Amino acid sequence: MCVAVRADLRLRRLLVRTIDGLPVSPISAAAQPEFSAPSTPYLEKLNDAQRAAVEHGIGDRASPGGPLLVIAGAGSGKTNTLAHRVAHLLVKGADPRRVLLLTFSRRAAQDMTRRATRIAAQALGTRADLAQALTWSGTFHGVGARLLREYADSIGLSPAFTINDREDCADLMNVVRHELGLSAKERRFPVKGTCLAIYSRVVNTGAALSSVLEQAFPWCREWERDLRALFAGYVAAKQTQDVLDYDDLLLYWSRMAAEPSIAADLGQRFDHVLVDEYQDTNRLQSTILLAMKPDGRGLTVVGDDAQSIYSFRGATVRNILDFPAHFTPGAARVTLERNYRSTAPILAASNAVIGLAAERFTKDLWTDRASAQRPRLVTVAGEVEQARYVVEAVLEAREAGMKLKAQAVLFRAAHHSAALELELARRNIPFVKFGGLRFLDSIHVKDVLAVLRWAQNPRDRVAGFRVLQLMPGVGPSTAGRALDAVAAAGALPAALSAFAPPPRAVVDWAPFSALMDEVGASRTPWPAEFEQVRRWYEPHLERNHEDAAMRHADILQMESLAATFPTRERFLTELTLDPPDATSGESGVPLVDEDYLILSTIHSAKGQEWRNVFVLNGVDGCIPSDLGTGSQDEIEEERRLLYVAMTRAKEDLHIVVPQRFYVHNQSALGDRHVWASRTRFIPEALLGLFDVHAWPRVLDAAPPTPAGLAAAAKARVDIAAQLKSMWD
DNA sequence: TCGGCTGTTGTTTTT
DNA sequence: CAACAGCCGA
Repeated sequence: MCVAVRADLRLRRLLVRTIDGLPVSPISAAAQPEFSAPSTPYLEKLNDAQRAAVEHGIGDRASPGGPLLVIAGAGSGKTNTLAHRVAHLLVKGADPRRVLLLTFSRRAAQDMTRRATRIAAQALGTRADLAQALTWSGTFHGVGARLLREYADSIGLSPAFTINDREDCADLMNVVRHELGLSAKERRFPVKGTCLAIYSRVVNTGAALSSVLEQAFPWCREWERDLRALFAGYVAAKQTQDVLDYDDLLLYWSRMAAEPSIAADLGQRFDHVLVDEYQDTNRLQSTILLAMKPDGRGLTVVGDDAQSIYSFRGATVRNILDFPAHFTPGAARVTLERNYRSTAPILAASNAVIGLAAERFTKDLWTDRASAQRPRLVTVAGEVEQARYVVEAVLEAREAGMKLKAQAVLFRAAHHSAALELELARRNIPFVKFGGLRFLDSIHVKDVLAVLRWAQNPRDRVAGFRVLQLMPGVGPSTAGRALDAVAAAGALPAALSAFAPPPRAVVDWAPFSALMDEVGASRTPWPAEFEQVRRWYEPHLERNHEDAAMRHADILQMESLAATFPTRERFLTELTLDPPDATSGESGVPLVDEDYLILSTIHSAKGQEWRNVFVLNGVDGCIPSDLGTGSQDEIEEERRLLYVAMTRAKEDLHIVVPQRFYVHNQSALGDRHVWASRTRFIPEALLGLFDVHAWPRVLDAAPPTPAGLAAAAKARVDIAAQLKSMWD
C-alpha cells in the first residue's frame, strides 16, 4: 500500500509543475528560516508548513505583510492553522477589532474565534476577553449586512431594510412574473425557483445572461428576453420595498467598496482580512476583497482547489488559482500537504479518486497513520438493503465503543436518506440531519416570521401578502388592495384599521389590525412581542393544519430562540442569514448531551470529520448526479464531491453501491427502478484500493457446500441450454 | 372574489 | 411528490 502511495505521489509532483502558471515553489521552512522569539510556545506544535503559514509577514509588530495564499489539503489542520495565525496576530499586537475573518458559516466563525482567542489568551497570560473584541467574524453575507446597515445612509439604502430568504425572493419573483403576464404563455415559463436561480447566477458570476442560460440553463434559452424584463422588474420591486436578497448583500458591498469616497474608509477599517474556504467564493466575492485590499497587504486566503464544490452558486476555482497573480509582487504561497485526519488506506483511495481528475491539482496528501483496514466498497441489492447495511454497521461500531456522534452518513441529495431515515426511526436510533429542508422552509415558521417582518418593514409586500391571506375570506385580490392602501397611507396600523375587509373576513380583521398596531409600534418589548404574534397565529394554525400540534412545538422552539436575540431586527437578520440548519427525526433537535447519528448532504459536511463515514448511493446517476453530467466541468465537480465525502473519514469508510435504485418523478414515465452501476469515479483500476464485497455476505447466510456449488453450476448450464432451445 | 379540485410538469447541492 | 395553471361552484 505504502509503495503505491509513494509512487503516486512522485508522479503527481511532476504533474504539478504545469499548473496554470502558478509559482511552483511553496514556501517551506527551509526557505523561510526566521523563527520567532520564545514567547510563542504554541508555534512549537505546528509542522513546518503550518508554521510558515502562521508566521508569514508577521514581524515583531503586527503591521500587515504581503498577501498570502494557503493551499490546505483535506485534514491538513487548516482550521487550526488559521486560528493560530489569528492568535499570532493578536499576540504580536494586532487590534482584534480591526481583524476581519470571513468563513463559510457562523459556526465556523465561532469555532475559529474560540480557538484563536484561547491560544492568544494563553500566550499573553491575559484575562482580557479577546473573543468579544474579535467581533468582525462571520460569513460574507453576514458581514455584508452589518456593513450595509452602517453605511446605508451614504448609499441611499434604508437602514431598516429587511433581508428576504430564498423562498421569499422566489415569491417576489412570482409576483413580478404574473404582473408581466409571463405565467400565461403558450409554453410554460420557468418556475419561480428557476428564475431566481438564473438571476442569482448572473449576479454572482458577473457573466452575461445569455451565456449563463447557454451554460447552466439550456432549456430556458428561449426565454432570454422575458427573463431580462422579469429581472428588471424584480430589482425595481426590491428597491421600492426596502428589501435585499442574499446576492444584494454582496452586490451592494462590492459597489460600495468600488466607490472611492467610501472605499478608503472601508479598506482602512481592517488591518487584516482572513478568508477561509476560498475555493468556494465567487467572482463577486473576490471583487470585494480586491476592492477592500487592492495591494493585498494584510490579506490571507485559505482553501483547497480539490474541494471546490459550489460552482452552482457561482463559485469559481479560478479565484484561488489566480490569487497570487493579482498582486505585484505576487502573493506568497504555502501548501499544507500532511494529512492528520485519515488512515493511509483511506487517503490512498481518496488520492486515487481525485488523481483521475482532468485538471491536475496542486498537491498530494500524505500521512503516517497506518491501518490494515482498507475503505469498503459494499454492494447491496437496493435502497432498503442499503439502509439496513448502514444501520447494522453503525450499531456494530457502537457496540465496539464508537459513539453515534462519531459516525456520519453522507449523500448527494437530501432525499437520498429517506429510506435510511425510516429504518432509523423503526429501530429507535436518534439522528440529526444536516442539509435539505430547513426549519425556515416550513409553512408555519414562515407565517410567523412574515408577521414580524411585515411589522419591521411595512413596505415588504411579500410578507404582507402572506400574512393577510392567513385570514379566511382574504385572498390574493383583497390582500393586494390592502397592501396598496398601506403603501398609500405610509403607516401600517392606521391603514389597516381604516381598511374595509370583505364580509367573510370582518370577524378576524379587528384582532389582526390590533396586533399589527401593537407590534408595529413596538409597544411590547422584544421577546414578549413574539409571544403576542404566536397567540394570534395559534387559531389559524389549528384551522389550516392537521398536524398543528407538531408545528406548534416548532413555534415554541422558535420562541425560545427569539429570546436569545436582543432585538427583533437582529433576530430576523441572523435567522435569515444563518438559519438553524439541522432537522431531526422525531420532535425537535435532540438534547446536546444525547448521542445521535449524523446524516448530512456532502455539501453540508464540508470542513467536518468523523471516525466512521458512510457514503450512500455510490452509483452513476447519483455521484455523478445524472442531472449534472452535461459538461466536463460538471462531472469534475461531482468527482470532487466524492473526494470531499471520502476525506471526511478518519478510521473507516464505507461506500455503498445499491445495484438497483428508485428514481422519483424524474421523467414522463413517473417513478421507476433503475439498474445502477458503480460510480465512474471508482473504475476497475482503483478497486485494489478498496475492500470490495457484497452484503449480506453469502457466507453469513448459509455456507455453501461443495455439492451445492456443483449443483448450482450445473443449473446455470441447464438453463442456458433451455433458453437456447426456445428458439430452435 | 375565494377556495377547492384536476391535470400537468418539473432538474440537486446553499449563503 | 410538489408546485402550478386553469376551471368551476359558492
